[in-house]
Amino acid sequence: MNLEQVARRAKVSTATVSRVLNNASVVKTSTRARVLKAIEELKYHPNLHARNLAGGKSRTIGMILSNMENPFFFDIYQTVEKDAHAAGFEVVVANTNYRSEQLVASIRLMIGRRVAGLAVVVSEMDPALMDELTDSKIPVVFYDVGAPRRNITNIRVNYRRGIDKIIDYLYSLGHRRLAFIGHHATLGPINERVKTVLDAASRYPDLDIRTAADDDTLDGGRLAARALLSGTHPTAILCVNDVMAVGALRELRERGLRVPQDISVTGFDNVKLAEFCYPALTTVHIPRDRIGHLICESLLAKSEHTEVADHEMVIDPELVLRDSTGPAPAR
Amino acid sequence: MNLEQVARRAKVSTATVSRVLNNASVVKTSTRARVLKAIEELKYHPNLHARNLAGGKSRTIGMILSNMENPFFFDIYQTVEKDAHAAGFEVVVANTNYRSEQLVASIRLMIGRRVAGLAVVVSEMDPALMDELTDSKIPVVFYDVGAPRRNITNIRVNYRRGIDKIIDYLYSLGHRRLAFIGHHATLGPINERVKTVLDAASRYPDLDIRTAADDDTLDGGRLAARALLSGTHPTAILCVNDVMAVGALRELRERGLRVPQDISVTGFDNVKLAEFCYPALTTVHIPRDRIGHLICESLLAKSEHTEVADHEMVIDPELVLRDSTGPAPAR
DNA sequence: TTGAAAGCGGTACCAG
DNA sequence: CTGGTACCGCTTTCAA
Repeated sequence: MNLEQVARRAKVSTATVSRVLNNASVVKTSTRARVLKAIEELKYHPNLHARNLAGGKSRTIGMILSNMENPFFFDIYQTVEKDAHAAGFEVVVANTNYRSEQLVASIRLMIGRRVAGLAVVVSEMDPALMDELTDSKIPVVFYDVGAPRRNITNIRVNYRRGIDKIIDYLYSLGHRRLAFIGHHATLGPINERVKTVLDAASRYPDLDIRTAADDDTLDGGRLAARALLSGTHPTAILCVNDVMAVGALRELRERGLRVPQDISVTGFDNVKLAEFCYPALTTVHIPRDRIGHLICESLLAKSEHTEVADHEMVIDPELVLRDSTGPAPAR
Repeated sequence: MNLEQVARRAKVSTATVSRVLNNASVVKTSTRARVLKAIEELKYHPNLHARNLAGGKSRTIGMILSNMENPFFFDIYQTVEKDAHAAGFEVVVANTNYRSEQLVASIRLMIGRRVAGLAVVVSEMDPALMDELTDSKIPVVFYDVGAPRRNITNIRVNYRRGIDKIIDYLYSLGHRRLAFIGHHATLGPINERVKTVLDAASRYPDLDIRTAADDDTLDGGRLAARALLSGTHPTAILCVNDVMAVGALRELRERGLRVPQDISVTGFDNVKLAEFCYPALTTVHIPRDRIGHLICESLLAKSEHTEVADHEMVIDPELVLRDSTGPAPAR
């Protein structure tokens, strides 16, 4: 089923059919009606590949995420998609699961699709890939990773500030033995995240801090907590995100450790689940909707050739106090 | 950057470049090397649209879901994608958020993309759309909705059995005043789901049951529970899925109602979160991985023209007992 | 307002 | 083993 068949049935040329499909206003009303009727009768659906090929431009923006299962990433995706739809764009996503080979494959795929713009929201990033992307001429926005370059906008959160706030707060509650739960990610900002935490903690000479890492999942959080609990346990556990914190919560519960009486726990991101788990998590709010808006705005502007400074935007996160933290237990 | 430029640089024809791209074994090693080098140097990425157009076949399968945010849908997506990748296919997803206009748009989009197969895992379904799909000649698999047709496989779960198990169990614990929390979805199996529940409950003449509905989210579950709690409250709340159950749990907690001492709660699906929330949910296990495998298997088989009976597969779910249910409180 | 025809970037068949 | 070339389905001048 193609343009030509529709054209034949409506007794017009393919050019005219194409015009009504793209509602060029030049078509005479009666002609348009005939074409529409033919399309309807033939149940014709234009081939988007052909359309893209001929048109040169793509109307779809790509998005690559480290872990869509984690609401942090998913929320960003949701708002990007909503904004994109509002602007008449489609969104196609790819999940890397923190695997850099998957990142490579996804980026190649997106370039192959000639997307109108690409949002890269991942923790793993290879400089060589950056080049590949830059050379592709595709408008790109990074979240969290990489440095600003030509044609690339960078949005990031000031993690250090967030971590500082958590640690200050915990310290003020009397906690001196801390632990940090991260997730596996050999490259990029996660290790950097660990470093950030260690660094932030080192501001207090009498603060002790250990770390553990596992998958970025509920189970991963649980396992990491388990690893941390052998021997004398910390009085507070900082988690790299809310999902892992909920996982940790379960391990503590099953060991009979009360939160926050026996041990405090903090999350990061402030996803919806942080309010619904028990106890509700003290966490740091990362405005995912704002990040999503920024991403979309930047991408759409670029794809329309509207000039936009390729600046780096940095977001300052806020502490959210709930029920998973309390005074350090007396020893 | 296109085939021709690569061909020119490698001093071969576009046909040859195409051959090495698709590793046709006929190319002489030295020639292949030259081409590969040119590709590398030019950072050439084949245009997938052109490839699809020329090749006619698509190597990507489409997937339409009602609510990717709900792990039930997401888990199915994950396993489909894994299987698809293993078979060399890409997956492109679309989220309808239970909006049937969005379903229409998504289906059109998938047809336009000429996907090699389409998995439709939604609660809302319009018969007219089914025709549109059927006419498109695209291999389709439905989960849960619609009836078997030519070219369409149907996978479904025997909800009635699952509900029966829950109600029997609750009844045996002495519960007589029940409530059911569903989610908004005017069309299709959700209302059908409500009917199923009412029907199952009617087997016990002394069983009283009320219903409430809201969005399929944590907040929705909470709101629905709130609506149910005015006046004399039920002794047990059945939820249409685990996510809404976790939402309900929160409302109960904030009202000072203990689960399961004061009130029992059940979920459905048995997503990971059901184990990690507090208290852990009694629920019904729906094997999402199996569903995902079936979907992919069926789609790939069809797209390879391997003959596969378009049968309807039905899955029998099992009850999973955890901590959110207990004996009905004495009055 | 409409039609003819030249691409868009590949694939695949036919010769050589 | 390699090159020439006719499409794939649609958009977009250019003329009429």
